[in-house]
Amino acid sequence: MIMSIETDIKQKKFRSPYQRLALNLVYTTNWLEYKQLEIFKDYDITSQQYNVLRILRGQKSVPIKVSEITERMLDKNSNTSRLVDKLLAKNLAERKSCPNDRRAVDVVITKEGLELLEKLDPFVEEWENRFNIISPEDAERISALLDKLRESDNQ
Amino acid sequence: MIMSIETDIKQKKFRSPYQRLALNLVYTTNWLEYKQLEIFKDYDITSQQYNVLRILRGQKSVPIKVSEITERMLDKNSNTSRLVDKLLAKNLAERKSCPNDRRAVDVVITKEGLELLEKLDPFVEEWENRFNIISPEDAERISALLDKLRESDNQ
DNA sequence: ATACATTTAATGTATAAACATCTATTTATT
DNA sequence: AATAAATAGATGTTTATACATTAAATGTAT
Repeated sequence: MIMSIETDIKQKKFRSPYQRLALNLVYTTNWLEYKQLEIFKDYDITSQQYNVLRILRGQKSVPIKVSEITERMLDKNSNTSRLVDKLLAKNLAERKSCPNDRRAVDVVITKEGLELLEKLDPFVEEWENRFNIISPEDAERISALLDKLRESDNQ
Repeated sequence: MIMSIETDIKQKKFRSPYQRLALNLVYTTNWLEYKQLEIFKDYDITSQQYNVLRILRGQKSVPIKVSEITERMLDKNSNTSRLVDKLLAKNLAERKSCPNDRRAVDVVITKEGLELLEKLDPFVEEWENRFNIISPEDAERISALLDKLRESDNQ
């Protein structure tokens, strides 16, 4: 039995399909992030820290600057410097001084960081499998529409 | 020129259309919420506080209990008690004792609260107009898919 | 009626987010 | 070369969030 956004936030009707979609996007994404949080909290990291770790793993041990991490973050407003601090304290990442620019700081993932991600992988995959009820074509179409939605910013 | 999620988070490729959609949902919703924040900060309220005010206005001066507000919130984890505190401090809402259940607290929006919402209405409408680039049918279809996505929780 | 459990909202506390400011280094200008 | 501007990242501070606990009122079972 499908619980529509109407029943979930107990709002009987919406002004338009657009208002319905707007609220549904915020509500569903909150819900998705909460589900992620439930996975991560057993391993004592936050979604933001996980996001940084994923970016570091994607680098395959090629160092990446703090500013470049920020550019790749899903939440551009997050304080990457402090996030890296947290990862450092847990031995999940390492700071290296950047020889060609002494302002910059290079970051790499540690063995412990990689191991943590490997432990998390099956849970995150399971989380992602929720999306399988959507056809791949629909998934691509929605992605394209979301891209288009953000387009209104760059002109 | 459309900036795809690939360029926005500088990730060249995704494991599947589902991973792409998952990241796009989080990224786009963050972006949408940030745009909202920019509206609200000029009027010194947060998205959460705005959400409560909208719920209160929807009641049309019929008192609503704190627990009922929580049920209608987009973010169910928010501390409604403290949010109402903030609205109270700014004279945007009022607390009333609930005669038939002395544990409960009834909340109503004030004249000042209604006036603030009226001032915000055109900006929020403008924010919502971003969605007009999507056809109403597509908007409804995406909403239905998001509903379906959350379905996996209740069985 | 009493004891126990549940509900409702408030509060305490630790952590994180938002935003501005600061320091060191690099780049650009004159 | 000397000065000004820009950039990278760290830090300070205020506010919000997450989560647990508390206090009072109500519901339920014996």
